Amino acid sequence: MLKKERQLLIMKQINLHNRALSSDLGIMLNVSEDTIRRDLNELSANGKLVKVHGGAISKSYHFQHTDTETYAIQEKTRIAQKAATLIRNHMYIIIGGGTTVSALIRQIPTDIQATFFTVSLITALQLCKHTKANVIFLGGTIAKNSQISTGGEVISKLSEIHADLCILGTNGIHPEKGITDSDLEAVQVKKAMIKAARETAFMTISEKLDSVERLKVCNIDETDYLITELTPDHPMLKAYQKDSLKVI
Amino acid sequence: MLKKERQLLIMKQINLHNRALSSDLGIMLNVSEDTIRRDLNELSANGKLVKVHGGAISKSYHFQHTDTETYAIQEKTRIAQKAATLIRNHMYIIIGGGTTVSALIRQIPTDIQATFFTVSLITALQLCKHTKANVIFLGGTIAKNSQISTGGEVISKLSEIHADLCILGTNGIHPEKGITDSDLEAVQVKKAMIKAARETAFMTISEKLDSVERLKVCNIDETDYLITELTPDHPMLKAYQKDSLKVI
DNA sequence: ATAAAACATACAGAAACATGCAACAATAAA
DNA sequence: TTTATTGTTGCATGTTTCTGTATGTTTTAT
Repeated sequence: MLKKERQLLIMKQINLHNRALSSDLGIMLNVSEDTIRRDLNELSANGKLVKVHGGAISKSYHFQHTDTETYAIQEKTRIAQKAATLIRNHMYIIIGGGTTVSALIRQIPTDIQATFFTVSLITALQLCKHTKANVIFLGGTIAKNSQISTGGEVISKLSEIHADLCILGTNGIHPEKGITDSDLEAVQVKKAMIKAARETAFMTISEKLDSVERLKVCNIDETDYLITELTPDHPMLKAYQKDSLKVI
Repeated sequence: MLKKERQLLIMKQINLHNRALSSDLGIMLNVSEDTIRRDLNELSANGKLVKVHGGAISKSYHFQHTDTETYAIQEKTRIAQKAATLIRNHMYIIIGGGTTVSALIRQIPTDIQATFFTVSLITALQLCKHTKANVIFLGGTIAKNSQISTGGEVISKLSEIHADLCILGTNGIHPEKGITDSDLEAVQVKKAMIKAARETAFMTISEKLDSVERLKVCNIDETDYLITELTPDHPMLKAYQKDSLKVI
């Protein structure tokens, strides 16, 4: 049996069943498991499959999120770096959706041992890379535009959760008008998310500061952290500097 | 024996069997392995075959399985076209995940007015394109590899649903051993999905017919439709032709 | 917390490899 | 015909690749 031939058979197995165990492949191809492991490493290095503990899975099963076209990606990455410091092992975290949250997840170490609750399909998919994390999706009716789950089901499930931290992106934020949004369903879910966590962190690019949308999510004094790409002492953030709010 | 003649015989072997060992060729053509090696290098340089350690393989064989993204895409599209005819407006449909289901969703008209229940993040995302559809995601703990939600929560939610149709892809299917899979959590969810629907349709590429995985999902007679890329009267499908099962 | 499985690494023998060289044959030029 | 040239082949050589095993570590599951 040629090595290449063996690797083609492994690929066929992966493509057919989406997954394969090293032990099974070893028996099937009549070689040692170490040889299979070497093959899998090689195929993985060539991007033909994704290696996992015990075997390999199909690459098409793996979702990769491209960040190239994200608006203000540099600012959002800066925000994400700061926000990531709030997340520590063994925490229970409620996390939202959107491009800023997406940037945040990329900054979270992939070996984090935390429990994440989310209603965002994209967020959940991204968190699949974090092998040691516990990812819980709160089901419900999927809102097509925002790709998040909504409805009474979600709200009631959230009411049963007592998380350490809730991290959300924002659409509008204003010193007096508070956090605002334009999507009714999203607002209802966000309210429930905030209520379900001990502390809440909002991330926003400075461009959104002092802007107001139609629907209110919560007041500024109901939030605990505000994270922007600016340094905390920046003049634009002065109006948000209150005792109850930590500007990062 | 002329060199040219020998190389033609080598090519014949490669085209016939997709592979050949240097040692075999040496014995067969009664020349030293070094000569064979020189021939293979020459043929490889001319792009007639792909030289590998120990021999050579056919060029077509070489590229056939490297394209992981689109494995058997034609077959799967054909299956999807047939499966899509089962889906009609106002139906309640439980739908799984995987590449075949993904192909199916692409064949479903985007203005379908049906209600879809799913546990697959990718499936839910894809269904967001169907503006008039009602997409319900059944939440739970997300299994990292398969990117579906699992756990008691999902099972219990499914038990409350009475859908018209359940559509799933398969990993293993066998006339006696039934539908089988390799992932325990996925199996539990699939069982519940089948139970929650009046009828069940399984999609599979013919390559998977008669294959068996470790864990059983259900018997063949518990399913209502079997959809492959073959015509229903194909010999490979004979063993699956039972009164209770419509082969499409 | 513990045991089992999977893992990475290093090593060794075997097989396959490239290279240079000599022998030989076929061909071309003298 | 003889000689020179070229091409092919087998063999000796040292090198590389492949694979199984042994070792200790990491990861997973219980």
